[in-house]
Amino acid sequence: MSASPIVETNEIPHRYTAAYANAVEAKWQDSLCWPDGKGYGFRQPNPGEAGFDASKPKFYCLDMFPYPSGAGLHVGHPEGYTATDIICRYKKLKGFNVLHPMGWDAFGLPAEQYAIQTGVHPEVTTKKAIDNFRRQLKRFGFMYDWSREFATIDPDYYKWTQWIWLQAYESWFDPSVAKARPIMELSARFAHENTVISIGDGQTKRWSDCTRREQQAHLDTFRLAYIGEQTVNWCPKLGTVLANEEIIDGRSERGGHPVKRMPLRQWMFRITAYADRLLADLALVDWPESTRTLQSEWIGRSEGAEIRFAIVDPSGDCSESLSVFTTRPDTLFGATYMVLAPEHPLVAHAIARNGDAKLAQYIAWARNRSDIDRQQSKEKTGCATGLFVVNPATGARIPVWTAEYVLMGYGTGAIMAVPAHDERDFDFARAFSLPIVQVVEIAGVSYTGDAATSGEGCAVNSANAATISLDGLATLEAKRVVISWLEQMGIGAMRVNYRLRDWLFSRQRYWGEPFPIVFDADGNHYPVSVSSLPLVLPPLADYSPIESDVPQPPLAKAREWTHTTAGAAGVDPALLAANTAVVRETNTMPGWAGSCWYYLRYCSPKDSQHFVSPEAERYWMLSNRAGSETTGAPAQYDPATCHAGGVDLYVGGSEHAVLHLLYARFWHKMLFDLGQVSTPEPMGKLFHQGLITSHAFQRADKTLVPVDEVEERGEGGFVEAKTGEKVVQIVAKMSKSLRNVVNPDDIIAEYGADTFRLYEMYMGPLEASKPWNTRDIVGVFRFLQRAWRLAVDERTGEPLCAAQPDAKIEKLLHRTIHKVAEDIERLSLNTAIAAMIELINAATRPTGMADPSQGGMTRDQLGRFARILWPFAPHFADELGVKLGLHPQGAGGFYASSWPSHDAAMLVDDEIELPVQIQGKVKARLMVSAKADIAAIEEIALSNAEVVAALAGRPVKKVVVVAGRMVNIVV
RNA sequence: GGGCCCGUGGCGGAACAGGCAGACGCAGCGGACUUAAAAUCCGCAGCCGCAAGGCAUGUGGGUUCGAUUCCCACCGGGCCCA
Repeated sequence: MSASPIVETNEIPHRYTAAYANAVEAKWQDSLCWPDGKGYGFRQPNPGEAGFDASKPKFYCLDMFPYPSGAGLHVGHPEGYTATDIICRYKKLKGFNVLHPMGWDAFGLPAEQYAIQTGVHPEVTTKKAIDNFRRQLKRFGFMYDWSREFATIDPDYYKWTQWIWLQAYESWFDPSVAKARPIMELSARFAHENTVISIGDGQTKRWSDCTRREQQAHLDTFRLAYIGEQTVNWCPKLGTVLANEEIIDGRSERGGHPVKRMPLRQWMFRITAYADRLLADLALVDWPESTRTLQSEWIGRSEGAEIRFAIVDPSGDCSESLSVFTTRPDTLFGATYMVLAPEHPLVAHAIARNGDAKLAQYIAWARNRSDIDRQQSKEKTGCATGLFVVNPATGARIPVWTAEYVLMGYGTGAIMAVPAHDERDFDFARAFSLPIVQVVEIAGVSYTGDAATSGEGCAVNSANAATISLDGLATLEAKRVVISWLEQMGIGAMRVNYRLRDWLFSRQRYWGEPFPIVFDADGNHYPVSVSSLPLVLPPLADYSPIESDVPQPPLAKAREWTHTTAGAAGVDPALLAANTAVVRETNTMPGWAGSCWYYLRYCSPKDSQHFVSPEAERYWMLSNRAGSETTGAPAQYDPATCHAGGVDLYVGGSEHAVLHLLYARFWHKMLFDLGQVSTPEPMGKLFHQGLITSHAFQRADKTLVPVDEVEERGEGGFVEAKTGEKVVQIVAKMSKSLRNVVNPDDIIAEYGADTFRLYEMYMGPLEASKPWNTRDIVGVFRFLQRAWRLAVDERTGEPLCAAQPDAKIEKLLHRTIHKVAEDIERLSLNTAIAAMIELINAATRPTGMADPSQGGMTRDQLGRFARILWPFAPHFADELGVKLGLHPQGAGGFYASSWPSHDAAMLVDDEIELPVQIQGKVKARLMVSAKADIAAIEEIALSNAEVVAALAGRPVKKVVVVAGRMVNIVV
């Protein structure tokens, strides 16, 4: 009889169709709702809680915090999430306690913009977006511990964001031990030693003689979170500061309104204090090399010298020397002029002194140009200041210029220009006819005077009669000599400079964490005490920015909130009397704040006493260096045995390679210094998933055509439907305008979540950027259908198991188990899936087979297959488990199961096929015993008839035998 | 301009430590089953060639018995810095 009589689809009720998959998935997902109906998913207990198994090793796996946009998930989100879900399920089967949480980075601009337009509180729109994201994520069947979910906008969470900020506010960086310490210790020391401190304008005072405000101002120069002045791009019309990228030609990108560059007092983080540690500790983490390089370039450590140039004829109140930082102090003899940033205070002095209208005009123009424009500008602009300094090496009187290409933010905001050996200085010198003197001879590069020569070489023209000669010295040695000479002369010293600037932490926005700080009438600031946290964001009637020349954040509108008393605000009465009138800080924290420490909160999200419970933090964050394979957390961090970083695997896009990851590392190091966390680094291992792109079409003139305006003609040719013009298929980012955005909900409806998961993982390597191709999905869907048909009778739903294991299938199963495990460990999920497809293809029963119980796999074999498939397609595997009678419906499926073992003996063959090459080209294949030694293989190969024929009597010069691999005969 | 990464069939990709290039999937072709189709199953399939054979991992060199893999130069694409 035939196994497949002709039947209508509805007569095959147990075929794995999209509808069947969706029904199965819904059933398993519903079964994971908690009895109280308030939650969903698997719970991973903490140490000390019921159900916690201390004998197991731990694995903390984290996805980057999503920002829940109103548009919902796109296909890029589940790529990383599916990968981590697979690893976590695998680790779970391997016997780990697995922490895999999810939550929401929910403060931010889009909700605020929407609120401005509609007046709807951002909390309302944000929560709606969160609900939608959560619904979509659940539909993928991700094994998150939803009991740990939180959002950055939850007052219970941002209470601790505010608390951490206060920790930084109350701390300083002690360079003698290179770590943060409480600022109380510093003020106690000043009081005890009655230190002489600078109170500005060159005046000094003893600590005890200082006013409270003077003392505080001095302490502020040490705080890790401090109030400082920084030039910002203020757009009065939009009522907000703008990032450099948001400004085009001095006007806002949005609306084209004028933008003023102005100094603004705002909260900063002294991240530069940690520059060295942030750089050095990159060596301790298992991160992509490219990301570590990016961070180290961002920090931008450079060694050089600070040199002070005496100002000729200094006028009254301006300082007597001009300091510069240079990485090439060896070229001092070639410094023929100086250049100041337009914002440099000396420039203002020069204007005040000389009343130079041209200079004033130049400054006014330059300071409104963005740093990016100023650097990119091809045409050199500048203006002489009328000041002169003395080059201490040559004794020459050299002019001081100002030019936009020098930035106030780098070094001292002033440079010594060495036009012979710096391209920009050279162009500038040419443009303004300034002298150019060669001082370095570079081997193999002749100096002609027509262009700058840069690089290391040998010093020339670098001697003065009296005190110093560098002539003939190699650059490195010349630097050393000149620095020691500078030190001797008291006009300079070796210095390390960083590109990294302090972190501007204030935003003139509404939808962010309020700063727990108030100001008295004199402008002194006072912290809100911890017991009064969280400082809750007040609702506003109108969220629009305040149009003003003086920056005023939207929170300034909440007058009854901002104007309060010290007591009502919760300021410690010991600091300020309770009835004192105070004004709250109206800036809010930037979007980065909440994502700087969320990985810590997941360890104990409900703790009301601590930002993270110490025991939970130690358990999940601290591990021995080999990984987390050892059970139980070490008692404390020991650099000799412990891993520097906490989270065992952190997966997210490389767009966060610098800022988010640098900021989080900085906060973590502060908390580590203050004894609040037990590891020096937050993320031990980092992985960036690639971008999922899409297709678009390109006309001959390189313009793009949306996907739905193109038709396929003939074999692989595409034409634009409207015009018939030939277009080519290219890879492009998904975008609304190209109409190539894929919505995961649609794909799931058509194939089910398990197929979606498999497809995204099967597309290619996780780290690669790869194009979505809906047409290819059917491949993995067919794989699941074939596996289902192999194990389940499609008409009856009964299991279809072979009575006896087939030896070849058993061997292949062992190999597949081994390969899938190995591939998951190295995040090669596409090849793991390919291996499972091969297994199922090998075991598939031809339709025509008379007895359906023949061939295929036994119940035991199918059970093992189901368990290795479970991480990838959990609903399918769990349902298969029910069919096979391995577990009842709804009891968590394979969650509490284990990874199947494999027999190492099954991985090797007795006899192997060996290719024989002659001159590197395969001419024959032999079957030889796997144990055959090299001499035996050589003999077999040379006596093989095919080989002899191919040699055609030519004498053999050499035979290369690689045991188990190949033979190469050289003639 | 500098730095880093990537170029493999019609397409996505595999080859993990220098050793059989193209696993697995899509698309394609042939066959079985079917009145027919779909579905399924069995095959074929880098290119040129009837074949023997030759050519093939962006291009050109180099190292090596042997190179997709290592080195150099160039071309093309991407990311970052300037």
